[in-house]
Amino acid sequence: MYSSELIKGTLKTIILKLLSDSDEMYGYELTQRVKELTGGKIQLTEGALYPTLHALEAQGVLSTNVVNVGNRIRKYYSITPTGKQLANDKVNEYADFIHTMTFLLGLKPNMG
Amino acid sequence: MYSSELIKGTLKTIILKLLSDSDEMYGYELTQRVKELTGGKIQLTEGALYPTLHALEAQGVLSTNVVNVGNRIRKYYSITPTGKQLANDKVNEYADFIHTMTFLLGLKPNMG
DNA sequence: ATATATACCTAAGAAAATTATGTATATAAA
DNA sequence: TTTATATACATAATTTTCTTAGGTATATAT
Repeated sequence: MYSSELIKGTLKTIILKLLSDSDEMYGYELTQRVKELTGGKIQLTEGALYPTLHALEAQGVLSTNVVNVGNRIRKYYSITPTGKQLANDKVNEYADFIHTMTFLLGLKPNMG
Repeated sequence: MYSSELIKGTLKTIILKLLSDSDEMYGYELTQRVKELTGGKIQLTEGALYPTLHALEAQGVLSTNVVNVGNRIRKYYSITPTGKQLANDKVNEYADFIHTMTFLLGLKPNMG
């Protein structure tokens, strides 16, 4: 796990990117997918995730589809056309930012 | 300029890295150096910078040296041995984080 | 029975930033 | 000469974003 301050500001970008590459995903699924893809290094907390999903929906970049699975509720989120554009912009901006930080911190362009 | 949320959580790392590579720097100098190195893409705001410098000093990772330049005050910061270690840790953690985010967002390992 | 996993949610508080404001000197431009 | 910009420090109110903690409920494994 990274120190919490590092992850700040990346939540929306992560959500939008994953939903951009998938037909639809529900909240809990997003937490599991991120955990899996990052080997547990990034773990989305529910207290941050759900309010952000609600905000993105209110903003019109996500739409929802509530489904009953057995007796449990599951709320699927899918990205809207506006959202897809925003996802692209955010990912591109982040790529640029990474490039800038890599230079500023004197890191090798492709270490890892 | 990047959207403000992106830069969040990187301030301490940037300060520690620059002071790690320099004998001493003062606050205003840090803002100018970062602006210069990033082509204006990252601009440290004084409201964020000064409180953070004070906190890092209180934490023992920075030490200060106040100098009179003409009739103006200038407060030089230099990094302590503890600070040098912290700078290293933070930069390494950020390098790892960049690697993880690059994969998560599906970016090329070295685009730019 | 109990713990863990799934699955949603909100609210109080903390952390970290922005924005605004204040003080003061030096210098360049109008 | 007065006005704007640059230098140089600082704090305070507010906003944003996240953590921590709590709540509800079902399913499954121990």
